[in-house]
Order: sequence, then structure tokens, then C-alpha cells
Amino acid sequence: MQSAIEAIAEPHRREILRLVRAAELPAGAIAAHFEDVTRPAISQHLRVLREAGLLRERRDGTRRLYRARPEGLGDLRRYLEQFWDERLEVLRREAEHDERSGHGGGNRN
Amino acid sequence: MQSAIEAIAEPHRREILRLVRAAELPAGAIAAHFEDVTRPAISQHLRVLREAGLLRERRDGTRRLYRARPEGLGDLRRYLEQFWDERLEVLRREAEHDERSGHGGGNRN
DNA sequence: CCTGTGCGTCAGTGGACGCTAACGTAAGGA
DNA sequence: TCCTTACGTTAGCGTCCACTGACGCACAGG
Repeated sequence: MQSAIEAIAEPHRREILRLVRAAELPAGAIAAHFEDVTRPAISQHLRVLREAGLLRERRDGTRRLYRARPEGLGDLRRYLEQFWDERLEVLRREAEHDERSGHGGGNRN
Repeated sequence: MQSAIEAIAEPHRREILRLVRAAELPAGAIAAHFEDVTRPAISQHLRVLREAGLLRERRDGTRRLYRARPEGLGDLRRYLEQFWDERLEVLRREAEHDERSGHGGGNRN
């Protein structure tokens, strides 16, 4: 999960993921979408994303086609989900506590 | 969202979030949980988490009590969720395509 | 007022990260 | 075989980040 978080922490890499989310694109086409970054930099980003399990690579002649691999974000997604569930759990427990102590309920954000 | 991702990209900061997820703790108690990191470092992490909106701070005398603020992860959570939905969407579209072209359906992982 | 406690903050440092330019490699086409 | 296309890889550089030690500040007690 650590590698996945670090991967999507970079804005350019999130943009790459967005580009290949629904379509399979060759490295060159991906790099062409960025004006302020050179091709080698994109190539390195692709490598990071690939090693984090967020990208799938397929070769076709001299080209390499990339595509998002959403399952790679599964662990991170579950981590956040757990956090969310815990939040509801805490709110529920506090509500019970408030009722029993007769506070009636404070402001809930 | 950028600040939230960067905040949870650091393992120590995720550990801090875990500590104050269900309980409110003073800065000192949080720092005491870490053996290989000094108190100032933790203080800086608390600052990062706070500015990212992932932590709530409350003062009590000389102490500062911290507590997780899960809503701060909302944007990131929705971002991943959208990714997930898109994934299902793509799978659905491909299934349709496969049916029409009579491929029958490949391996769906 | 002085001391102790609980924290935040600042300056400085080592290491990691993103970037570019140059180079290396593999697959066609003439 | 030579050239071109489409990439990845490497060396080097500037910048950012996490960390530590020293210091500053606010609050409580005597």
C-alpha cells in the first residue's frame, strides 16, 4: 500500500492514471499530453506506477501500451473505508453516551 | 486533496492517525508511542496532519489534545471510489463488446 | 516571581525525489 | 544493412522533506 500512496501522491502520476483510466495509450501519446515535462520523466513515472501495481503494460511492436489497473488501489481504498467505518462507529458510540448522560446531543458538525 | 495524500504518504503520520482515530491524546502521549523518533519530529507531523485537515486540535491548559478528523479524507476517498466505479463501467462495456463480437468473454481476473 | 512542565518552532543536515540531457536498445521499413 | 521510430535507462543536479538539537512560549504551582 505504501508504494501505491507514494505513486498517487505525485500530480503528474495522477494525471497519467486519469489518461489511461478508460483507454489504453502508448507511452508517447501519454507524454504528448504534458507540455512542461519531457518524455523520459514520463517514462520514469510510468515505471513508478507500474511497480506500484497501478499500471498494466502491454507491448505491441516497438510501442508499449499502458492501462490503469484500479485493483492496485484496493488496499488504499479499504484503508480509507475502514477509517470511515470507524468514524461512524465513534459517532454512534458518542450518541449513545450522550443519551444516557442526558446531554441531549451536541452539534454534530 | 493533494495535502491529504502527502500527509498520509508518511508511515509515521498514518500511525499517528491510527492512534488518535478512536481516542483523543495529548501530543506527549503520541510522541511517547514512537521510539525511533524525537518529540519535535512528531510535533511537525502533527502540524502537517492538522494543516491537511486530518486532525483536530483542542487545548487544555498546557496540553494540546489531538483527534482524528476522518472527513479530511473525504475527497481522497471519493477520488478512489470514482476510480472504482469507472473500473466497473469499463468491465461492463467490455462485456457488452465481447458479447456483440461473439468472443464469449476472456479472463476477468 | 521563579521553577517545572508541555509543546511548538527554527536552523541546519542528510537523504530521497523529480527533472533533463545523453545514451542504449529493440522493432520495423527501404 | 542502414535508418528511423518508440521507448527505457543512466548520470548528474536542484529541490524538497524528515529529522535532530537548541531555543522560545504559555500555563500551573509554590
